[in-house]
Amino acid sequence: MTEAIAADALLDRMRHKGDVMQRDCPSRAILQHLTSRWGVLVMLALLPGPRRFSALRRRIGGVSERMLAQTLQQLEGDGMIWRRAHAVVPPHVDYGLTPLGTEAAGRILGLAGWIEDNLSDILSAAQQRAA
Amino acid sequence: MTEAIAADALLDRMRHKGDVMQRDCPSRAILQHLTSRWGVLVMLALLPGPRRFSALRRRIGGVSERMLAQTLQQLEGDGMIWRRAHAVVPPHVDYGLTPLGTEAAGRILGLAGWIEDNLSDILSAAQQRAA
DNA sequence: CAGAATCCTTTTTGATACTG
DNA sequence: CAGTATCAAAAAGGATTCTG
Repeated sequence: MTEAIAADALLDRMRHKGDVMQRDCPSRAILQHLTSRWGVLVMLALLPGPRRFSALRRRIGGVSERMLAQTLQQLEGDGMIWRRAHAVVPPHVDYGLTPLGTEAAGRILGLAGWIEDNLSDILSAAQQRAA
Repeated sequence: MTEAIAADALLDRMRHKGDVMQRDCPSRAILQHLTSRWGVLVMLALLPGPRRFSALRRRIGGVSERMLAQTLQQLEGDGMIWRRAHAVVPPHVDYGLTPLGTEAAGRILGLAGWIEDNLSDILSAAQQRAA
């Protein structure tokens, strides 16, 4: 485990502060938005670069227009993504990660990527248990 | 950004596979459990070491018994945590991270820790936008 | 095209009470 | 203590329609 040192440091800090564990800590709300069902996928989808609304919708399997719009607004409100609307007809709007959002997306990718990399291990561990 | 290289590698792989983006990919389900409202907090709460049910309940502000039990079962089903029940009265049950769960929790801590570390930046960015 | 608005269905969640 | 059962409330999600 290469990130053991970093984890320990963070862990130590959390042991003393433990903000997220408090029900009304603002960090929990941010975490919540970022880890929401579609929030995670939106962040990942934007990592390669800015995308248009419809491109995001195609890329993220299963999102409805409603949920995508809602999620984008929420993340924009948190300062994780920006939105740029071109005043043309038909409308053209694209979204991208802010510097802050890029950092967050990196961490999300850290988790999502790990899952994908270890999917077979995870699934077999889960299956063993089911037996 | 120190993890730029790792992120690029993962990103590249995702660009070609992009499993999570597919609505029926099993990795999305795992991700979903891990990033669920209480799942994240349970994983973080177990990172320092095994804990009893009631200890977890106290530590995680706002969970109901029901949600905690449900979340624990789900994560246990995914092979992320183990459960050990001592046959005594009154009952004594504790939970801990499996090796797999420990790795996952590390990634989650990566995100949660980043949020806590940058909370003031995040909140001010969000506020600016609201103005 | 990018959404806002509306309506309706499905999940999730929280209290509360009950049990081994 | 560590849950399960039940019920009611709330939130999330989906489908459809409409507009600049």
